[in-house]
Amino acid sequence: MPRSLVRDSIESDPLSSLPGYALRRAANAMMGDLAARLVVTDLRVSDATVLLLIADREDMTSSEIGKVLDIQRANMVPLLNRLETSGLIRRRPIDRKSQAILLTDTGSARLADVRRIIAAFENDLMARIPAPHRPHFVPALQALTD
Amino acid sequence: MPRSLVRDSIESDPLSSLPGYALRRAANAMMGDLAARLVVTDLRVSDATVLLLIADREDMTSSEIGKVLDIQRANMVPLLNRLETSGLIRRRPIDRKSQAILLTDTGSARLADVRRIIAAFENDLMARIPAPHRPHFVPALQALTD
DNA sequence: TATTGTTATACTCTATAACTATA
DNA sequence: TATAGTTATAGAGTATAACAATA
Repeated sequence: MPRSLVRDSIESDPLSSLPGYALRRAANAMMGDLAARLVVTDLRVSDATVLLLIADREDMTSSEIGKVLDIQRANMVPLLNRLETSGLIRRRPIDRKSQAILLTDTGSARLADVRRIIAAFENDLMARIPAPHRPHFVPALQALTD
Repeated sequence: MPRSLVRDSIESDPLSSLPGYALRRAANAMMGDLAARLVVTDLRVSDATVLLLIADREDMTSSEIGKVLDIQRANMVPLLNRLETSGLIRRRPIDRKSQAILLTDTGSARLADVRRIIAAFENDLMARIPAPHRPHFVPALQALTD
């Protein structure tokens, strides 16, 4: 790499070599991309994530979904209400306190679209990473999340 | 890796092997960590980033800072007002339209604290990544940001 | 004409505290 | 006592449109 290119990249963004900063920038860029791709499904990234999580399950409560996805109980309420209003999920009582969150048929159909979009997104994402770095990417990220 | 561990990790978070999801989770966790470390400086992550960027420069305008950091012009206004009110930056007219954003002495002193905290943060972050993955981390992220 | 700085506004995401009802 | 679901609310971050003044 020519010295001038190093200088240019340093001058255009002197923080880009900081791991935390690079991580934030990459995540923002990729989530912006994903959100744009999901517009056609009328779903937000968190919505799509919930649908993916409850697929093929009939036993997850709102609290459990929140624990897995790092979304607080209180913030699950508007999210699930939105999905229920859209007819994508329904609630089935487990006891008089808890409810299972289930996909409706409409939800399953929408999930099929989501799966296609996510697959293309994940594929494009990995394709942007130079091959030698690729196998290290997800393991490194997982190590940061615990 | 024993099959039971694979099953456990899949059951506890079946999405963790998706690169985009892993990226989002890692970035959220790390930025939460950094924000907590910066509490003692009374700065937000974006505030600290701006201070780092304008250090040793006397020529950056609000618009230019925003372009580098991916913060829109309109959103720079409250950010810089906050830093100015705290006495960390000041504005020097370049012409009758543009102003350079400069660190004050107070800002330089605060930046020294920020640098120490960021250095420890970046160090701890990289330390959490297993050594074989470590050199691939920042290059992979940079490839995603363009 | 394009750009700088700004105002106003709205939406999303996230965080906390508190309440009710039930396990 | 602890947990599930909820309400209300506030703080951040982000996005758009529009405006005046100046390059």
